[in-house]
Amino acid sequence: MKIKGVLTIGKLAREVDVSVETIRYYQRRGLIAQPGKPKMGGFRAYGESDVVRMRFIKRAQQMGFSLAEISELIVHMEDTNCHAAKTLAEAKLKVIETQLEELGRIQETLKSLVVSCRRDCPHACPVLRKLYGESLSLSAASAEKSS
Amino acid sequence: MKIKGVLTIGKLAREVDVSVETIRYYQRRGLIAQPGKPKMGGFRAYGESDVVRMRFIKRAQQMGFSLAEISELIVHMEDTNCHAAKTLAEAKLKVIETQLEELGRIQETLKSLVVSCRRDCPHACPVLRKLYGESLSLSAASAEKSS
DNA sequence: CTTGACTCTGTAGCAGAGTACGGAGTTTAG
DNA sequence: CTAAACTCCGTACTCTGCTACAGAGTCAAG
Repeated sequence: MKIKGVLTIGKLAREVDVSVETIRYYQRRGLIAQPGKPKMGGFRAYGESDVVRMRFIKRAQQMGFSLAEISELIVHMEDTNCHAAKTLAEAKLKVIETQLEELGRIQETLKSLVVSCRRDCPHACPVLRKLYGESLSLSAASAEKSS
Repeated sequence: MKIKGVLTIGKLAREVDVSVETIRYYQRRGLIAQPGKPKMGGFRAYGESDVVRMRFIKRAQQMGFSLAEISELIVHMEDTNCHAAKTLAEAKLKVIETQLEELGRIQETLKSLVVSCRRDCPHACPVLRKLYGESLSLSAASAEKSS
């Protein structure tokens, strides 16, 4: 049990593998609470719940949620009904799926670019030529614009 | 025959579907040249090559290249050997492939989150619970950190 | 010839997610 | 006890890719 119930901000940072500045930044954004300053000197004390909250934020970020969206999630954390959270997750899933499709197309195009340059191309690299000229799966229809 | 050999910046912008400001921004970044100001009054004149260059930039952006990388590509455009361009394209392809993998994993996780919330969940939404707690495909092994 | 649309130029701002820094005060290891 | 390491706090800066604006000049239609 590494976490002894009381952490300084630096230890919390190390525990969850972010910088101290990032934690303060999240505090400024209201994503995590700033512990009260102990009346009798010393540093602000963080605990288990802060670790959990930070991990929640990191996990949600990995899922593609922005900090603004994570705020939303946090707001709805106490809801007796989880409609809001589900809606957010569904929306995010759709975004991710769209991105997957786009990236897949880009991947195909890039692959074709790279293989078109198998050997040393003495002049005018096909990679650049293909990015430069028309065609290339993307815009196969904008070729002839003669003046 | 839209392109008549001479365009103003506004017409170029419309032709390639970006804003005038974007073109100027690219000029500032050195991605496209700024035509000389005609000695005898008038506006700077753009031509076919600017249209081509702008389309190149847009296409490269769609492929996931940043403006900095596109500068690189442009620098190597005159190379007699296209090693540099190919290397850039390969690197980008790798990045895209990594992103595809990551997004795929995220998609799976999000899907499982969403379906876990099929019905109205009276208290404590499973979506949030799962983002909150450990496990969940991502970090199934970070639970027990005994000191 | 006037009016409205456009261009030119420089500078400033936005969004998102931090990062950096300066000058305190505090804590802790040696 | 002292020096290093850390915290606190506010403000300012970074990066990327634009976008906005002000105050000129210029051009084209009616």
